[in-house]
Amino acid sequence: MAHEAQKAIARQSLLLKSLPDQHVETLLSHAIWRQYDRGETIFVQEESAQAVHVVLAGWVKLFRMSPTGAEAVVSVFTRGESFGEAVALRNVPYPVSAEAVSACEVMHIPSPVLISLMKADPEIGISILASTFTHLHSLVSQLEQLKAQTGAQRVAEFLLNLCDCDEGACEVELPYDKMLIAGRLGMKPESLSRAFSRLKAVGVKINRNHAEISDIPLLRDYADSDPAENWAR
Amino acid sequence: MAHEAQKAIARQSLLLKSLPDQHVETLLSHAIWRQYDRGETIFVQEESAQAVHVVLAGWVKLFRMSPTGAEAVVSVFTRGESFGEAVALRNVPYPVSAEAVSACEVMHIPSPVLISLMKADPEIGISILASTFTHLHSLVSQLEQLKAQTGAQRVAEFLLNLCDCDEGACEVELPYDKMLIAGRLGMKPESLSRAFSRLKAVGVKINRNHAEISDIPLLRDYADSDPAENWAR
DNA sequence: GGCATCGCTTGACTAATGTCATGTTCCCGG
DNA sequence: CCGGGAACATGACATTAGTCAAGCGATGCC
Repeated sequence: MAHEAQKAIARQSLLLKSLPDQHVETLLSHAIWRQYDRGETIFVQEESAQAVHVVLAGWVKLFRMSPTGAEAVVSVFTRGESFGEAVALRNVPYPVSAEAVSACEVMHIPSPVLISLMKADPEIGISILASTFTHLHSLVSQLEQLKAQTGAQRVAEFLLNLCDCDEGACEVELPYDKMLIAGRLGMKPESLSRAFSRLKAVGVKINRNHAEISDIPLLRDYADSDPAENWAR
Repeated sequence: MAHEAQKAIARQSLLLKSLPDQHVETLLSHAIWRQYDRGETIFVQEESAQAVHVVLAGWVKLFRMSPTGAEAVVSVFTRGESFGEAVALRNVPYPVSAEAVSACEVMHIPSPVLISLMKADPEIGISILASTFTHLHSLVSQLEQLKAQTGAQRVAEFLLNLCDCDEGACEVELPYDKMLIAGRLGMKPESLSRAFSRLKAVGVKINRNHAEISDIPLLRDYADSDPAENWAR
């Protein structure tokens, strides 16, 4: 069953952290705890939703397959993030598939448990809306970026999101492999490679899965600039 | 105040249609009814949300301005559709701006009304999640299309969504002007024009805001085909 | 009626991205 | 330590979309 360490992570998740302890304990005690290997499927598109999922460790991607077999990555989640809220509560089919992209641990809260608790306390509904809103917001941002930025600019944003600080220099680790980063940013691995090359001009060095940013404000400017402007190479 | 005809439309909206009559009446009686001219702003990004909005007539667009001034259209709503649910219930800033793209009528349900009703009946929460899920789903589809289809294919999908039937031929009216369609599909008006030209090869004729589709399954095939495949021009 | 405006189309050109092919590096297992 | 496969990088080329500029046509205003 669940270790205390896992429960601690679950308690800090956006979904649960603002709920009263009592409800949290109820949910934790009814949850299903599972491990997945890299590449393992968590659920597939069109399958009917029966639980809300909370990632405790590792990385999970949500994606959609187009009729031609092209894969579009919708989001990537890690420790403390949850997904499937809006779907699980309505017993409708998942609009996406979910797959473990690294070995990972996921907690599943069966929908009936959540629904009965929600009927008892409407505050739960607000909490679920909070998570759902976060997802909406993230999708809107992605949409904006895809429509208004070049590939290299999206990569720049991605790197900036990995930084803690907002000035000076910074070193970060790429959280998952470049193929997935490319998918997440809506481009091919080749294009990602080239985008990284371009970013050299604005002080970004990539080595393996390690990135050095020499000037964060400069990179910010680049990411938010008009694509037409010229940035010395 | 509100005419009966407007109330009837509101009652059929996704947000309200599955609620008990009693609740619907409460919400309708507390709602604010407003008219907007073409181009008028309904709310702006970062403004704090105080109501859920239901479109009764006309068209409303939600969009985001990037720092450089580029506009990304996130969605376009019309009669019977609602927006702002997840935001209004949490008192957070809107992630997007809203503007009337034609003369239109919008009903605003103040968040406190909705919240107090939600506390009284958790079923309201489920109904709100239903609307929110619809938006999530639509954003996911848009993302998939942007990532996996060419401009012309997205236009094809757009036309197919306007058709009622799924076989034979069909004639439809373009619901709003081409500049907005282009924005909604993530392209420039010039590109939309050219996309329409290409679609001639798969039996689409555009005249003003009137579109003729001679072979719906053919257009479907085109929309879902691999961009690399060749379609005689 | 005439003129200005705006939405839309078209052409020529450029920038960005995908595709295909090739080569390198790294990691893992024998 | 070696070999094979996967991830990644790079070059050459095709396709797609954005940019800039010109022109058409309907609408509306004076």
